[in-house]
Amino acid sequence: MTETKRYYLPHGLRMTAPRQAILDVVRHVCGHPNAEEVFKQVRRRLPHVSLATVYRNLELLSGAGLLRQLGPGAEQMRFDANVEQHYHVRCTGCGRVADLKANGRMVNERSVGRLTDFLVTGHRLEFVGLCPDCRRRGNRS
Amino acid sequence: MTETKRYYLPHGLRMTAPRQAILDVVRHVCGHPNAEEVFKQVRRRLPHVSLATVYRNLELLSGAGLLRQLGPGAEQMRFDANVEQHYHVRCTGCGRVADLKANGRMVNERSVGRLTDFLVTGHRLEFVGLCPDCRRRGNRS
DNA sequence: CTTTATGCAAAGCGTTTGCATACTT
DNA sequence: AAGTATGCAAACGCTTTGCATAAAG
Repeated sequence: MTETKRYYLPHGLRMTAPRQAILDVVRHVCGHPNAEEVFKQVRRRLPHVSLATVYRNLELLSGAGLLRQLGPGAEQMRFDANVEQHYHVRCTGCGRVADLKANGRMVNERSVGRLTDFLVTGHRLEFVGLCPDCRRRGNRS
Repeated sequence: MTETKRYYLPHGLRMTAPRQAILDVVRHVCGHPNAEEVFKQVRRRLPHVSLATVYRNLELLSGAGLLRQLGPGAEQMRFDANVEQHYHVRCTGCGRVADLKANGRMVNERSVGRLTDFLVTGHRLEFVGLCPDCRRRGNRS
């Protein structure tokens, strides 16, 4: 964590030391840190920084487009009685989630828009499994 | 909500009235309800059911394979300094998330396994956008 | 001197758990 | 009797917020 590169923010916002540190940490810690991890790392450089500041800035930096949040932004868990493999469209307005019944058919943002009447603005593809370490350790979960 | 269909559970587990109601609700409420919504609906039939029971059973039914959880199972938010469009592999053992730098190349569970040394067991594809209602209402978010 | 940023502590919210009770087998 | 399920209330973990102070424009 010997970073010096500078980042810039929109209009009135200031690139303060905590902010800079937070950005650096997210940039250089591997495995995409969560807030707690960012906090710990930032503290090694700036021991007085509070967890609230970390949260506020992760939010702000994401809003400014300098970071990206992984996992559905502050979403609660939702449930689906259809346990077959299928995909979803999630509404960023109200959180509603709809099924995508694209049986084998090709799915992409355009086709999903046609199929569902959603105004599709993006998609998220995530693979899941066991990382090399957990594999070795025989972590199940 | 005038459901009568019966569902069955593994070994010693019992299909109680709350359990049955919860399953029915998830089956028939559109938009993939969260726990709170399930709770409200279940209460219309069984007014004495507690929120804890709903949570316990959503968990149990998911474990039994009768439901499926949407959104990263109880995951905390994670952050990524790479704001370009790219995909991820998430470890179900330790929660670690790795980038997938498959620039235009075809990605599928097998290729991701080769690329990352993860033991890939599945994937999740989710489109995001505005549902018809929010679209009409001019919901931004 | 107005705006933006911070620390601290408290509150918030979704979720989980301990415990005593009740229902099944 | 042993195992399973429930309600209630308390606890929990992550995140947000109010407020007073500090720093930057």
